Amino acid sequence: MVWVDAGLGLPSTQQWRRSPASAGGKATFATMTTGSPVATSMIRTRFAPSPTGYLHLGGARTALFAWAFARHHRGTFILRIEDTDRERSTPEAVQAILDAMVWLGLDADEGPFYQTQRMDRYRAVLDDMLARGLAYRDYMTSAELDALRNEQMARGEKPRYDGRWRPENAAGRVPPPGVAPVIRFRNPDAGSVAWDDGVKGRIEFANAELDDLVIARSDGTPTYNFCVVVDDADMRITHVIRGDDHVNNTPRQINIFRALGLAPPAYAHVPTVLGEDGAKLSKRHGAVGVMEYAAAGYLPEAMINFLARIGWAHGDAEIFSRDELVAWFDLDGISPAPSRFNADKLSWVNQEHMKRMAPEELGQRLVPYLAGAGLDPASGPQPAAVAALLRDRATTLVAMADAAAYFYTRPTAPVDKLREILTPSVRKAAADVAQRLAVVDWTRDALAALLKAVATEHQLKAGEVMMPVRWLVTGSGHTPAIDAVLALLPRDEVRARIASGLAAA
RNA sequence: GUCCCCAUCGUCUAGAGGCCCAGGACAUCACCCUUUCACGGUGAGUACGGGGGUUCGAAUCCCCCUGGGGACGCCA
Repeated sequence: MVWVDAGLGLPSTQQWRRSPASAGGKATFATMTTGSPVATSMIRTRFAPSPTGYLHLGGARTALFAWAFARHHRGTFILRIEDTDRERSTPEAVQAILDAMVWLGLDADEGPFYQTQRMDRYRAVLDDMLARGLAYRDYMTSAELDALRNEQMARGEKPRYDGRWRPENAAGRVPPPGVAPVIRFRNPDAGSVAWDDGVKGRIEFANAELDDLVIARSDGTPTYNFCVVVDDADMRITHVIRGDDHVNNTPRQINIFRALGLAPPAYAHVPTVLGEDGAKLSKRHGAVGVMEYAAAGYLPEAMINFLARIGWAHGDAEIFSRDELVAWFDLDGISPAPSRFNADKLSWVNQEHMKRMAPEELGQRLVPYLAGAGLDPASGPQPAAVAALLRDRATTLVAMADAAAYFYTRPTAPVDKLREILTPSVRKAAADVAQRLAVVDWTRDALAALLKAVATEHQLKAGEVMMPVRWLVTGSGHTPAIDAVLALLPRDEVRARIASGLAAA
């Protein structure tokens, strides 16, 4: 909560970190991540989503990387909600993002902070910049601006503001009446801005490519690129880890930092997550919201593992825990190239995590999904025992709950199927099984022995007895070993199912 | 159009000049195990986009081309 107070309390520019004169304000990962334990303990990262919808896979992965980096270096992870676009920001979206962060276990040490609660702070910095000549008012209308852009595009140039209202160009010109001005940052004209990106290496932009960007709209509200700088400075962010769609914003932000006399943080731009077809991830790719995967029965630890694994590698490690990720994570393991989402691999990772989890734990995770499938977990065997049996053949908890139905509710006998397999001799064997089930030891081994003995006595193959029993008891042809299934069901229930199945067919 | 970024099997990747006629994983196929379905085991096919350099030697370094992606808003 420290920074809510600090932000609202309007710390002066003088309280900000000063740019080390000799370093030219440049911060590199080399200098910031390889220092002493003291240096690493000061690492501060942030995740700064704009609440215009649910948290999607790409955003989640970015958040994961920023979080893992902070945790690995024993630093601080901050959550900041960038809601300056009041048109598109909603409280529901904020909640959806928070829910997803909680589900994934990406706990923030500070925040969430809301930009809309820091407006006074931004305004103060804006005034300061105006007063110091770092920014100026621009009275160009949007119509004029559009016309300028079209002209430039037609000429094959990059559309950019021409600086006509810079003080030196507008000398003597009177502001047209009725036009509410925007405030533009006065970008340097010459030279270039460069930084050593934590993922992509050195990136350099010529200042000539950059125009004077709008930092406050005509209604006075500050814009994204400006708020980010003020926030990152106020929150003492040392490492900005964000999506690479922000690469183009970085030189502008660095220029604002420098104009303010501040040292910019180190930047690391993580590549986009693409859909399975290689196109930008969007709704038409199906589930792109993190919480949709929670609903579909994926484990958060599997989601973390999978998300980390696309675009990041630690040798050949495929399956790892959250703790291992934290221990191993660093920026140099991030691939600079965009990568595709892969549902098959996610499923595999999920199953691997289910197989490695303690059955008791897995059972507990399964309970809500049983309920979701309309089953009463109290009406059957311990979920842990069911989970232990089913995890080799279910890829999600939803699939597992579906497959567990016959443990918690009596299946309807598939009469056609039963008639097909219940030949006279098989029928006799099944009846024999039902009868001898009344006295057998109710253990998996004893049950298996009984089934085999009956098969032998009736001169049938083991499968010719087990398969019919499987259909009779579970209503399915695909289940775990039938002796193991029977062992989990009550003796009377099993006998009743066999009896009613035989009667129905 | 302009600027920025990227480029190893179908996919995710290992690889930071010789250990690589390229390793792992998912997916695919085959075989084994087997009480069905799975799981597991074994094996197979499949990649350094193209062209120039540098070097005794390049997947690794440089350049060009091509192909992808991103950005160019009073959105974030």
